[in-house]
Amino acid sequence: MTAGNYIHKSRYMESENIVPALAALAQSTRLDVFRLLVRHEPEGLAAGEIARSLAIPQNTMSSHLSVLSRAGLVSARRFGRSIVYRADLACLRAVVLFMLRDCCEGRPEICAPLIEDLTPCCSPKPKKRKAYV
Amino acid sequence: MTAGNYIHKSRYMESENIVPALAALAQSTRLDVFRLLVRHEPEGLAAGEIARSLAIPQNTMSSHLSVLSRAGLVSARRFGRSIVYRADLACLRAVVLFMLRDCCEGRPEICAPLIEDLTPCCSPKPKKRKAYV
DNA sequence: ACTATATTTCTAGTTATATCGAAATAATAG
DNA sequence: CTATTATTTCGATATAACTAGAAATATAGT
Repeated sequence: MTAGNYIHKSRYMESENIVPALAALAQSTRLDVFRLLVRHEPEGLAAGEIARSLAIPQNTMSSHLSVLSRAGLVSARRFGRSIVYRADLACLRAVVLFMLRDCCEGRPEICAPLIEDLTPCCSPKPKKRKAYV
Repeated sequence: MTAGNYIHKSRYMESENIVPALAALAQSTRLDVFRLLVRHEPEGLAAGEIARSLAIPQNTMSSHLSVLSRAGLVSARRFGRSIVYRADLACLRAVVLFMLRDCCEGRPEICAPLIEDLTPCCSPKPKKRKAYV
C-alpha cells in the first residue's frame, strides 16, 4: 500500500526495513559483533561471550544486541542460563540485495564487476553442479 | 597496522571507512538521495534539483549531501552556478564487498544464493551470451 | 557595481544514540 | 529457599544527529 510498485517477495527488503538494518551495522561495536557472529555460524555465541570477546560491559552489549535483533540481523535463543545469538545471513543477503537492486535497474554493467569479484570465493554450489555452466 | 590480517587492496574498504558509509545510508532521506542519484547515473543531479525532487529544504539537503560526500558515496562537481552530485558506484560496490567478504570467509555456500539472485539481472557481459541458459 | 540564482555555512533547538552503574529478571545447583 | 550465574531493564548522563531559519559565499547576467 505504501507507494508500492514492487511486488513484495519475502527475501526482498523494503525501504522501511533497510534503514534500521543499516543503522544497526553503522556502529563499530555492533559491526564487530555482527562480524563475530558471522564467523561463528552456525553455532552462535552467548551474550556473555560476545561481551567478553570484545571487551564491552554486558549491559552495554545487551543494548547493542537488542538493536541488531530489532533490525533482524541476529536472532536470539535461550539455552539454559545463556542466550545464544546467531547472525541472520538471510537478512544480510536481503540488505545487500536491496542495495544492488537499485544500481541494477536497467544497467547490469554496474553490478557485473561486483559479481566477478565475488565469484572466485563464492561460486554457486561447487559440489552438486554437473559442471560449471 | 591496526590489527591487520588483510592485504590492503584499494577496492576493498576497511572497517574505519565502512561505518561512515553505512551511517550515511542509514537515514531515510539520504538513502532516497543516493537511490535517486544512482538512477541518474552517469549525468548526476544538481543539489537544488535533488532537494526539490524530494521536497526537502535546500540547506537541510546540503547537510545530507555533505554526509554522503564525506562517506565517499557521492561526488560533487561545480557546473556554473550549480553543483552536480553523482553516486559513486565503486564505493557502493566496496561497501557491499566488505559485507560479503566476512560471510564468504571459508564458506562459499553463504553467498552463493545471493549471487544466484543477482545473476539474472546482472550476469557479467550479458550481450555475449548465446541465449539465456 | 548591482541583482538574481544556487548552494553552503552558521546557529540553535529538538531528538536520538551510546554508555554504563545499579537493580531486576531468569535459570540452575545445592 | 538461598546462592550463583547469565542476561536484561532501568535510569541518568554525555555525545552526536536532524532540521531548518538566517546569513554568507559563489557564479552569471545586466
